[in-house]
Amino acid sequence: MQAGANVSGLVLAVVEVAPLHGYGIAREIEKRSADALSFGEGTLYPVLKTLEKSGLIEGKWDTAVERGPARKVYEITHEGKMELGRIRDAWSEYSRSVDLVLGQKETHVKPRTATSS
Amino acid sequence: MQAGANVSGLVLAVVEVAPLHGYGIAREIEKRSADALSFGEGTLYPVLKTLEKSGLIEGKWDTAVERGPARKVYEITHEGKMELGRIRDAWSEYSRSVDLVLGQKETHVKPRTATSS
DNA sequence: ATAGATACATCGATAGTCGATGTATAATAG
DNA sequence: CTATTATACATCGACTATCGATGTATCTAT
Repeated sequence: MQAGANVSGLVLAVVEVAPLHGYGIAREIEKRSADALSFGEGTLYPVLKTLEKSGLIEGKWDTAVERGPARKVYEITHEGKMELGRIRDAWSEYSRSVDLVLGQKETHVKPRTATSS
Repeated sequence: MQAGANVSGLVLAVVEVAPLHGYGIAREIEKRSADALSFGEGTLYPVLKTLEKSGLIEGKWDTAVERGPARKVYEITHEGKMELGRIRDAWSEYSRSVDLVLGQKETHVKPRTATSS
């Protein structure tokens, strides 16, 4: 079956734009998805380790941080960009296929009643 | 995070159209998705059991079958239809959200020019 | 006979995610 | 001065979904 984008893809997509630290990556994903996508730190940090071990991102401790706890900033590698491309393609096909089977009729627009607002 | 459609949703969507037996459901999903979605029988049959135990589908042995091995035909229940609706909605939002995060190649917010419209 | 499609089912392994817990720093509230 | 909240890292056990292999059985075609 091999599902969709998973957390790895989302992380790669975020760090593709600019290097960022773990906590910030999680916040950015929530922000971009209007809080529809979020996950705990028990998911995030293991994923970051795996991605780094696979050579898709590179992390280094931010020495310039003055306020608050230390940050580890992750940068996407060339390999990571290639992989992100594959993930985007796979997601695209998967998403389209699920729509086909699920019969994703256009999400019926809720008729707006004249109440309130 | 709670991902997208999963096998349960696909199965429900197929039996929503017409009652069908397990093996046929698997073939139908492959057909509808042009072979992009498929899964082994080690996934299929446990899912059918779970769906039945949850009251979302109802299975009975096909007595009218004359050729080949016995078939167990599954029909969607009222509960199943309701659940399928929720699954479609959830998939719709999930899919849209992943697109937002993943497809973020250009993040540039368009500066609003004073001349628009 | 043998292979392949149909059709059911179970079992152990694995991978992805969740929830809880722990450490530490800094700012703000009481 | 203490408690709480936000930031920021990390690990651990548990659970669930899915995969791959295996098994039984029927029927058709070679």
